[in-house]
Amino acid sequence: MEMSLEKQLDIIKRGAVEILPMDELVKKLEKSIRNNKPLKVKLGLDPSAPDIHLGHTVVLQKLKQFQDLGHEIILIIGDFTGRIGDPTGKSTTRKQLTEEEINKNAETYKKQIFRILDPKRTEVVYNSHWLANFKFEDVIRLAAKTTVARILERDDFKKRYEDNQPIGIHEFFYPLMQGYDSVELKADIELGGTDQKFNLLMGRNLQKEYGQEGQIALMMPILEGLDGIMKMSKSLNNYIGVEDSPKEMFGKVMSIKDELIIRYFKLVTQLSNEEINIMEQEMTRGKNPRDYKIKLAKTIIGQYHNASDAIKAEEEFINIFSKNQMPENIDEIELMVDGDGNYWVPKLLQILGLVNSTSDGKRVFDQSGVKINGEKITEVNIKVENAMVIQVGKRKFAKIIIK
RNA sequence: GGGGAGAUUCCCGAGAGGCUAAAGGGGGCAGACUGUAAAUCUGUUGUCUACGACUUCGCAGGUUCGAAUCCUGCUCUCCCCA
Repeated sequence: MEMSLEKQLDIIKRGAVEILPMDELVKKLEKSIRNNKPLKVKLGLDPSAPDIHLGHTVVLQKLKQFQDLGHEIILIIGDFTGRIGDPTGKSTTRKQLTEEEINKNAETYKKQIFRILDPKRTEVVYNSHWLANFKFEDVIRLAAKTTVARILERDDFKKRYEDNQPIGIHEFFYPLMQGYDSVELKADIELGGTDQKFNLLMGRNLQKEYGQEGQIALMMPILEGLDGIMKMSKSLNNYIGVEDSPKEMFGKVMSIKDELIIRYFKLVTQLSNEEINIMEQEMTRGKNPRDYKIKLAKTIIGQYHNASDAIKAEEEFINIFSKNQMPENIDEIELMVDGDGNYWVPKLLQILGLVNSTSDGKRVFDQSGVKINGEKITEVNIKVENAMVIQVGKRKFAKIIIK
């Protein structure tokens, strides 16, 4: 199981933005090989947003690699921090989660994470186990291990401070709590995105304060979302979830900007660097990026679903967007028809859930974005018929079932 | 404890008594085009029983024929001094 130092380093380094400090990682690995003792690799998870998306998988893939190298993987569910609520930015305090919600989220998390990691060899722990027992005295002792100036070095604190945005005192405790997790677990390595640098190093410092060997901080890049600018996140709605349907995944991948294709290949697939380089060269030589995007979509769907789903998704995509046909499976919506079955289209669209309001529906209609059975309509009042397919824009469909 | 500044629509940000459902940008949606739900261009972007009506500028009152704009109180945020 144990690979040579060189090989391990090769795998560990791949894709990582920064490893701090590198020489200590080498030492830890040497020791691990010598004593045949796996390293403890830690990753913290926030239980408030239980939908894992490709952005998270960048780090998870790395964790998987450690796992395959025979090291010990520990996932920390940050239920304690989640219970307190983290008011990031603005005045919108994040709602506090109940124990029940957290447990539910944690279960969802595990299910999704185990699409990547091996459940049998992954330890999952909750940080409330130790943090919930902290006395005020313990809190003070922990807080005394750092200074305000140091905390304000953290990027987002610094920005908010400079932009005159509010920062709650309790927010200062987040890095401390996360860092303490490392102390509790005696972690050897902690993974995170580059935005976690401060927190990871805080863990290292705290471990030393508590007389332990400091952990290694390994940072992976932050994946941009579908817009290509902001980081992928659920709240920005620019994400591809690992539980998205093949159809959704396909469409979403096709909507990324062409410039992002290679980066996605590198960060969220297991294709070799050689393969990726070849594609990059072919594109610069003028090959259609669309075809590589299709390959990317199929690769991703293959990872989270399977190859035949990927092919189906591709066919459907081509039918709808290239050939302008209707999809095979359209959501059927039951409609209680009163009287003669005549409807004002904006209202109908709203009832069917294709638009948010009748005003919205009117706008879409005015911009000739409504089709019935594939034909653009120009009449605002229509008579509904059973099995009629109403379409808004290119991708919203509903089949009416009259009750 | 004292003194200043501020809160505007999904977000950022103009507006300083009627011409304001509120400039501009971002985002969203639709259309055109296309090699893609890329890029580009155009339109649109409070709600409704829809050529009209109703509700929105932190919250609650008040002045006025008329308030996002003026007054009072409250809530929240930031800065400076101590």
